Amino acid sequence: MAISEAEAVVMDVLWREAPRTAEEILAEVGPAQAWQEGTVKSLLNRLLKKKAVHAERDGRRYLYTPLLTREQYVQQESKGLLDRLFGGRVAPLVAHFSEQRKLSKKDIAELRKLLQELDDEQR
Amino acid sequence: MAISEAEAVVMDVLWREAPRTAEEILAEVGPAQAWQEGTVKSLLNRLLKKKAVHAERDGRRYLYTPLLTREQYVQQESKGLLDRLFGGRVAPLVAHFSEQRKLSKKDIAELRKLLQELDDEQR
DNA sequence: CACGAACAATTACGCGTGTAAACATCAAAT
DNA sequence: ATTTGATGTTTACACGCGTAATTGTTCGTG
Repeated sequence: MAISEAEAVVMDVLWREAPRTAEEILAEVGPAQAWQEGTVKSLLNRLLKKKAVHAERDGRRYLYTPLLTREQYVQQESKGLLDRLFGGRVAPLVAHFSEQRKLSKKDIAELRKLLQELDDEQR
Repeated sequence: MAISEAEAVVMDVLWREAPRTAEEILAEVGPAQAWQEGTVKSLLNRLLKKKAVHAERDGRRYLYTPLLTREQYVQQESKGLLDRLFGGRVAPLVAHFSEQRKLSKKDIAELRKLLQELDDEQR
């Protein structure tokens, strides 16, 4: 089962640093999300059920560690979008952003560099 | 309100050709999705409610036309992903696929061409 | 040892979604 | 005019999600 958007917010905290307690997660996410303690606990429990995090008892509380890596998550999400909208091919996606003028100077420079590296690797 | 994945399947049919009747939509989508007539009707009604399609009476049935364009939809979806996962920047996204070896030769060629065109446009 | 504070687990609830059955309508055929 | 077939509309229902209140558990302290 896929992890939801709210759950991803929690994962994000754990990806930045782990292990963490529920309280620490709330502290980091609270301001932006205005969540209650209970909300974070629920999300953590759902993530546990989905095997996306691991919980280790530490005295009276738990320390949570991600099992699903950010790479894996990003992979799933972006592959999904790519397949659904761009026939699984990357170039049309970039072309789309290009048409929308969403490529910054920096993007362009980095893309150029990336292609250069692929080129170097090649020979 | 955003349009859901099942709804997007229906939109896809209409984006390929419109206007269409519910029956035609089912015929095109049925094999792949194994949906019943009622399912398609429900989806069409929800799309109507969301103002994503328009229905025009034609005798005893309706002809459905998309109001939301594919461009708009792709725009929303991909911007969402980009913002959530790559800080809104395109280059990191491409880098991601590159690391995953998901760039085909064709992708690379097309990206190169794209950058070339951006370059030409510049001067 | 009993109690309260700190945590976690369970339960709840409204909403959107996927899927469809049930119901309504209306034109065509008998 | 009545029935029937084609269509659309309404209602349904289980499930995941966002959000949280409620309940359970356990440790430290009086």
